[in-house]
Amino acid sequence: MDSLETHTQRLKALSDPLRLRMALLLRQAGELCVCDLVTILERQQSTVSRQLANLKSVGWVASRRDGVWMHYRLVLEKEAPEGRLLEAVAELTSKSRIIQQDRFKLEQLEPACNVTLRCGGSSDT
Amino acid sequence: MDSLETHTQRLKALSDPLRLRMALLLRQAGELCVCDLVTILERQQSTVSRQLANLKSVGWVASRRDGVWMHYRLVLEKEAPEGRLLEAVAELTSKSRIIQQDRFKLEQLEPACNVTLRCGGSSDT
DNA sequence: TCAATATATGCGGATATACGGATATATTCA
DNA sequence: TGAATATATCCGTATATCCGCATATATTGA
Repeated sequence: MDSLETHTQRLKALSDPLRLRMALLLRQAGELCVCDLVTILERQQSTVSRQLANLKSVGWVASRRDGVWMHYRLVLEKEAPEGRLLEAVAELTSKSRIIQQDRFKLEQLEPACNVTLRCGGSSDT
Repeated sequence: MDSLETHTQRLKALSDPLRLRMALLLRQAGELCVCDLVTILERQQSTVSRQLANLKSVGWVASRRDGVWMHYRLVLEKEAPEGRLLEAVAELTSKSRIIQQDRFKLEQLEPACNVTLRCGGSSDT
C-alpha cells in the first residue's frame, strides 16, 4: 500500500532515457558494474553513478560490492506487476535504435571486471 | 519504431500523479469530460485541461467534441504492450488511497454533461 | 449579435531535474 | 603508508515541469 507518489516516482525513474537504457541493460545482462555502463552508455562516470543511485533509491535496482567494483542488478520479484511493467516497457522499446545499439554493445563488451555471471547471449561453448 | 525519446515521454506522462489519476479514471469510466475531471480531482480547470493536452500529445488519450464539452478517452489497442503497461500500473496503484478515493468519487459522480456511455459501476436500473 | 458556459492557452514564479567537472571516499596491492 | 583504480557526492548551470491566474477561443441558445 505504497502511496501514489511512490509509484509515480518509480515510473519517473524509467522515464529518463539514460535510466531506462540502464534498466534494460541490467535486465539483459543480469548484473553490470558501473564502469561497464560507462563504456556502453558513453557518459561521465558521475552521471552513470548518480542515475544508478536514483534507480536504487526507488527500488528498481540493488547493488553488491565486489572489491573495488559495485555490481548493480534489477530487483524484480517474478510474477509481480513490476515485472510485467518492465516487460511491457522492454517490448515497447525493443525496436528503438539506441536500445538495439546498447544490446549490441553489451554483447561485444569485454567485461572490465570479473563478472561472475552474465545471462543470455552466447553461452554455447 | 518510435524513438526512445517517444517512449520515455509516454512513460513520463504517467509519472505525474495528476496525469496518472486522470488516465486511471478514464480507464475506469471509458470517457469523461473536462469538468467531470475538475470535480473529481479538485484542481483548476486550466490545470486539468493542460494535463489532458499532455496526455493527448503523447498519444495516451483522444478527445471528442460534443457541443461545448470535450470528452476524453484512453487510446488503447487491446493486446498491445501499451495496454499491458497500463494494466500493470493500474494494478500497482490500485491500493493507493488517492486512487481508491478517485474511484469512489467517480462512482458517485453526477455527470455534468450528458455522457453517452459510462462503463462499469451501477448499471442495474 | 450577445450573454453564458466549457475548454484551451499565455504568462510568471517556484521547484525539480540532468549534466559535467572537481573532489571525496573506498578498496586493493606493493 | 601511499599510489592506483572504482565509485559516490558536491557544486553550479541549463533546462524542464507544475501550478494558478488571467485571458483567449469555441459553442449554444436567445
